[in-house]
Amino acid sequence: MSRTTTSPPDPDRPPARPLRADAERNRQRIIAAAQEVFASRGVDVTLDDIARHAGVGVGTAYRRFANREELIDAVFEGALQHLIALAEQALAHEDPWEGLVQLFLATGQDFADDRGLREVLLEGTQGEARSAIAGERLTPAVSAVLRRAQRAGQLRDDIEPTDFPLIQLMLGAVTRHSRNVTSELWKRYLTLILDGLRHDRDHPTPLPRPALDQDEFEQTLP
Amino acid sequence: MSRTTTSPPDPDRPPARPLRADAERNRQRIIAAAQEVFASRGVDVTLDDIARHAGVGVGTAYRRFANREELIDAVFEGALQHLIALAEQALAHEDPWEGLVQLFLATGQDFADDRGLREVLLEGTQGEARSAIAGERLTPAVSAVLRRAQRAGQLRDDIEPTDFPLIQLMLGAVTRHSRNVTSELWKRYLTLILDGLRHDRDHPTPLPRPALDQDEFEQTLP
DNA sequence: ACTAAGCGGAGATCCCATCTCCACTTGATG
DNA sequence: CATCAAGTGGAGATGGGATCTCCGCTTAGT
Repeated sequence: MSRTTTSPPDPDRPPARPLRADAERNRQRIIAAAQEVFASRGVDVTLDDIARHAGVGVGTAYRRFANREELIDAVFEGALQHLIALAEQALAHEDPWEGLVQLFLATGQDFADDRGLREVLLEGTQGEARSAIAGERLTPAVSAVLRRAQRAGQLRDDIEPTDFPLIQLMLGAVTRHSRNVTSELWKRYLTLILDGLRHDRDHPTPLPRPALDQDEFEQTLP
Repeated sequence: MSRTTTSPPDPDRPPARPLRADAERNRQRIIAAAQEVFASRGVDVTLDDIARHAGVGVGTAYRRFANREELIDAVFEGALQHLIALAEQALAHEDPWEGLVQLFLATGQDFADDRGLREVLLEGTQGEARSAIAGERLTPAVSAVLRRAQRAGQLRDDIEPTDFPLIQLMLGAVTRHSRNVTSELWKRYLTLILDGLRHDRDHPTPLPRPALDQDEFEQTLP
């Protein structure tokens, strides 16, 4: 990671004078547009699409962001910080298990709302190094939440930190597949998985949203 | 579905004389090659790739299969029948719960081994109608296995037939993401989910293969 | 009012998958 | 064995779609 919103010192290229006011305004518009387009259609959209959505010419987009990578970094830095904040909030919850559930729910919601975020942080589609770095920044906070719930005897002991992103990946697969029909279906499977994660339980926790019926299931396909 | 290996009566087109021996041999070679290529690289490969892998010219491939759809049908009919057979075997298992576990494991293995099968039957990527039809043929057998385990009080009551493919979809996401590093990781999450599916349990079932460590996790990304 | 910075977007350039075409080879048949 | 319809290979035509450039025009800044 480098090249975030505020450019780091870069010895070889000229001092980079500040942008003209309108240019800076356009830059922000492009980032905002990219955020929206990535969220709904994934990071694999053309810069032309983003430019059109931002109401600027393609040339402008290419002048500001030589490649899509820079744009992706600029867009997802905020989302990553939000995820870290969620983990810290979870740790502050008085009940360790409830905090963990909160974390799964809130993080899951972020991923459910943003296809680009899933692709970049979970699926690693073309995300390469980025997801690794994001993972490194997230792991400490997430680990703390998990370990606390384990120490409280609520979370099974054989869960490891890397299970967290993989569970989110599974939930993301449900979302990707069903978002057009029922946007909440992933919560059903999260409830199921949480019942698997508890250290012990007498009876199943009721599942939300009684599954897809056969017709709905077929609608998820195209 | 139509146009499987043995072509059904098709009133409008000429009686379709039998292929010459070498042509028929090539046809089979192409199907076999497609099976392998779909399994390892997904159905979204070019006919050129398949032809090369089969050791025939592109022209030959296009002469036999006007579009990739026909080829996909020819290739996956067998896999679908295998899945149905698995469900029937599961139903024959003496213990309903063990039968269910068998079904999840055996089906999961089929999907883990064949990326094309996942794409066509689970992800519905370009699979459109095909997955719906496959679903219709699979649902009865799967439902029977689920209901039997529910009647035995072993499977929680709020599970529905459509949960089955969605759970497989989740496991498929794990496989897709981790196959290069650990091909068995999906079983870990299946165990976890099965612990969520049990009607009641005192303690967690030990999870196989102690998760990815951080290094391995990072390797799953590219 | 002047000028450097920025803009738009048509179109040049690339890349890649699909599919055709025809000179050549081969299996079937008498 | 001779004949020829059936089949073959694979170079290249076609089309589509993404990336990125270029330059005449507009605008912010002083």
